[in-house]
Amino acid sequence: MSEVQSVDRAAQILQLLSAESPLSVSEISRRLQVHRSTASRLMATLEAHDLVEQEGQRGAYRLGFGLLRLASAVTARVDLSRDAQACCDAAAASLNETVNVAILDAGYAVTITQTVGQRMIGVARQYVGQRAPLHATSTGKVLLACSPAAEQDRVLAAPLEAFTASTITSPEVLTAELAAVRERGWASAVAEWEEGINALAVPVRGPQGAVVAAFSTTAPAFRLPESTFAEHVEMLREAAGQLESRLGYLPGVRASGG
Amino acid sequence: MSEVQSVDRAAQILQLLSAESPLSVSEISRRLQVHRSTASRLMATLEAHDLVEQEGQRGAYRLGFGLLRLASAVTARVDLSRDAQACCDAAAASLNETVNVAILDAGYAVTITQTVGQRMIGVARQYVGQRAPLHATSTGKVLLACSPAAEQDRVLAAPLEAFTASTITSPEVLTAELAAVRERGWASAVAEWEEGINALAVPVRGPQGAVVAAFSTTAPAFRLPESTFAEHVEMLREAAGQLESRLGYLPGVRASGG
DNA sequence: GAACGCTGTTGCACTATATGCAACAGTATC
DNA sequence: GATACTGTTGCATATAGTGCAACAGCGTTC
Repeated sequence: MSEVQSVDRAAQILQLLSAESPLSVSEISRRLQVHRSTASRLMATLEAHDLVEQEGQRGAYRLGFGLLRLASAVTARVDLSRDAQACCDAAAASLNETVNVAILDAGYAVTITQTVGQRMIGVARQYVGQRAPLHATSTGKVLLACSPAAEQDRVLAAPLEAFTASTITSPEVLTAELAAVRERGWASAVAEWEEGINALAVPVRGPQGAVVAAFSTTAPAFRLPESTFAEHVEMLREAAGQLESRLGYLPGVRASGG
Repeated sequence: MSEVQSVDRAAQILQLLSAESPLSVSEISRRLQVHRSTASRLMATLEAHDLVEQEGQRGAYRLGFGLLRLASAVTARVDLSRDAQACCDAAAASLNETVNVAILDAGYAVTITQTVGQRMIGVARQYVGQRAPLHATSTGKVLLACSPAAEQDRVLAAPLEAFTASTITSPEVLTAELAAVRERGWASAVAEWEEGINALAVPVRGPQGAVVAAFSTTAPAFRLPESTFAEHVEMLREAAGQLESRLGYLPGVRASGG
């Protein structure tokens, strides 16, 4: 149980509305299992802070623009998000699939920018802000492979959760996989985090040459079979190179892996 | 006073952290005027929902990536935000000033995308998610001038708040100003919302030719004097045209004003 | 190394707030 | 007109939220 129940409920309301919008006060009271008057007061407080807003006169509620203000403060903190978005847009146009940039944060791969491929508009999963497991995603494998040995040991020592039948759950297998990632300079996830979804990722280096992000593409397995990995990797490398040049990275200086 | 005090406090914490980051539990307790244990519990609940996160072991707190997830749901709802960001980036590069795209929402001009000009990085005011008054901003004047007469009458009937000595507060003067905006196809705000800050805006039309957004540039008055308005308007029209073509608007079809 | 100041956390008791209830007005459907 | 559902609000009550005290930890100063 959370520390402050009413704040917990308010946060749950925001999560409900991000998944499904709009929702009525009554529907929210049913899902939170509280009285309609409780839901109404929670919504009124969130609305006062612009975190939700009411469509029209009678219900229903949706998320408010105040969240954009708060989120802007988050992306402002991540230096590369501004450049990354532009490069995602360009890469999504050339790859014609969903493209993401993720950073390593508190033991997870966190997507900070995403451009949905034309074929996936309206149906693509939202990854921005999502904490993805390092062992089961292409971006996670890239970020982990290029991390200090201590970080890698920490992940390998923890239980490796299975998300699908294909998820790597053996520390030995993961160790070999990370070595292969370093060797060839890219990572793949073949239905390892989500059934039927494949992904490829390459590293993005910062001004000093350290890996600061991973650049990836995601698609249904039938559109991203292993036979096409090489060509997609080349496109990803080109896109990542665009971002790296914006970040001030000079290729050939202390390059490792690919 | 808000309806649910502890939710109100939690929302205030998020606002404090968006303005200044990171902040310690003790500092937050001082600013909210609550006990340190209260602040600690509020932070713990926000942290459980990824709305804040702790840097390192000992304080301090900053906003969390969970806000990006929520904000993504907001921008996903605003159809034109994806295209608008790319056009803002391009326009900011050519204008070399801050550029914004705003939509009309609940009687306000709400900025949905912003690219900060190179000269303003680090110091520019954050407009994204901000509700700007229609009578005192360039985007607001564009959006209001191109609104149905009923919406214009509603704004003109309400008290026109003065934000600076230059703000238009007379309904007659504002009516004439809106007619001029429609006539020439652009609006200006000369230190009307913020002292020393000038702004210019042009309309952005959707597929059916209706005005769906305003495209603006903002700069200190000395860099955007009235003598340079004409050239800046041309650049804005070009940028807005880029966005309009992405949105499917064909110039010459039912064009009104400029 | 000791003293001091500040930090964040947590168990506990108390009280102030959050809650549910009841009632109301409004809307949509049959 | 009857019915069902909606969102809001005054009020009383129960519970959660709060402050207090104590603790452990960290950084600074002497």
